[in-house]
Amino acid sequence: MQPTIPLAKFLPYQLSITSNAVSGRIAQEYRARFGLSVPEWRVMAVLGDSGALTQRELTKRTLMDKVAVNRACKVLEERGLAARTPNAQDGRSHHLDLTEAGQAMHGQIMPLALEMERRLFEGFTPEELGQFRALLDKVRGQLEDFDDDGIETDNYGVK
Amino acid sequence: MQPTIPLAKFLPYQLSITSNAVSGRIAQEYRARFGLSVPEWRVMAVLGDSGALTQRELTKRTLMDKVAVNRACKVLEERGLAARTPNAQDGRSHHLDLTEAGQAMHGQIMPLALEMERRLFEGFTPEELGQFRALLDKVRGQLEDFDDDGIETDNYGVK
DNA sequence: GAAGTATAATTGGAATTGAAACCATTTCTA
DNA sequence: TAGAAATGGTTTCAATTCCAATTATACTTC
Repeated sequence: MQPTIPLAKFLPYQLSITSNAVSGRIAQEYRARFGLSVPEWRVMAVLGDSGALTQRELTKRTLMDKVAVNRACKVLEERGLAARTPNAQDGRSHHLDLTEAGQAMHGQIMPLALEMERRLFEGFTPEELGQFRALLDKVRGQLEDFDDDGIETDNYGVK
Repeated sequence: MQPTIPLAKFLPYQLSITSNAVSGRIAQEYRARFGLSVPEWRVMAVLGDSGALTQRELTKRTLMDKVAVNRACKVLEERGLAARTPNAQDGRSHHLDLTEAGQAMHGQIMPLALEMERRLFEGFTPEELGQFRALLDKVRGQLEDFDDDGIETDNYGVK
């Protein structure tokens, strides 16, 4: 019988529940205050930061699914927070940018984001913060070269 | 105009994309090898670790929704990996436990889990690992007393 | 011990998500 | 430069997830 590790000690599990708890808490805040979903919020954050972008660029920068980006953009446009203008270089896409109202909301949103980040990590020393960032980066780095030189096991007849 | 932080620097965002990447990779592995979803895997891990439990106890230990637990249990039972026996103390619930087959699979699954954990963190020193655990715990700790003594902002007419 | 309240499990339906198909335009290549 | 392949965006459909209502049993209290 192998050493059977309790779920609570399994690091990917801890990572998952922590992330879910944080995301949930933040999502709740954005929804309550601005009626924005997380994808919508992310798009606004990026647009406010970089100016007009195509959806393609938005998917790249937010690491979200292109469908999610598309839907978020549609909602933002309907709410008058973002607007599309034709892309002269490529007729398939548009440039998306925040409207006046969108910029105004962005001006409210970012301080809230920073404030939440601050409160979330207020017990942390600057060193710990740096470590945390670095460790997250490192995990993502490991994932790159994680691929299927894998462990072979009986697959229990699953196709 | 406030200092508008790029999304990529926002720590909750980094946490989220890292966790999603890790979870996705692991989920893929369990599905491919055992045909198990993450909830199903978690239930098996806990049952294999602690022996028979009610769904109530499972929800507590996995931090999952009770519906998710219920459905995971149903699937495991249908596949003959877990079985329910009546709970003498409480007629509303059952005790769930792994069957022989379930234990056999558990014996395959846990080494895979540990191997993935190992590979995911193989670049890490023991100190870094300890830090990472501690930091995740600390974040969850902060979340407890995060509540609504909050920042007041215009809510843009959202109810 | 009957009535009301609480709790474990389950079910049904609504919202969210993601994969694949699809359309329009652009880029490549012969 | 015509035809083929690729790409940005959108839509559709199926799976998953999440919430609210339901059922059955247990607990409380009068």
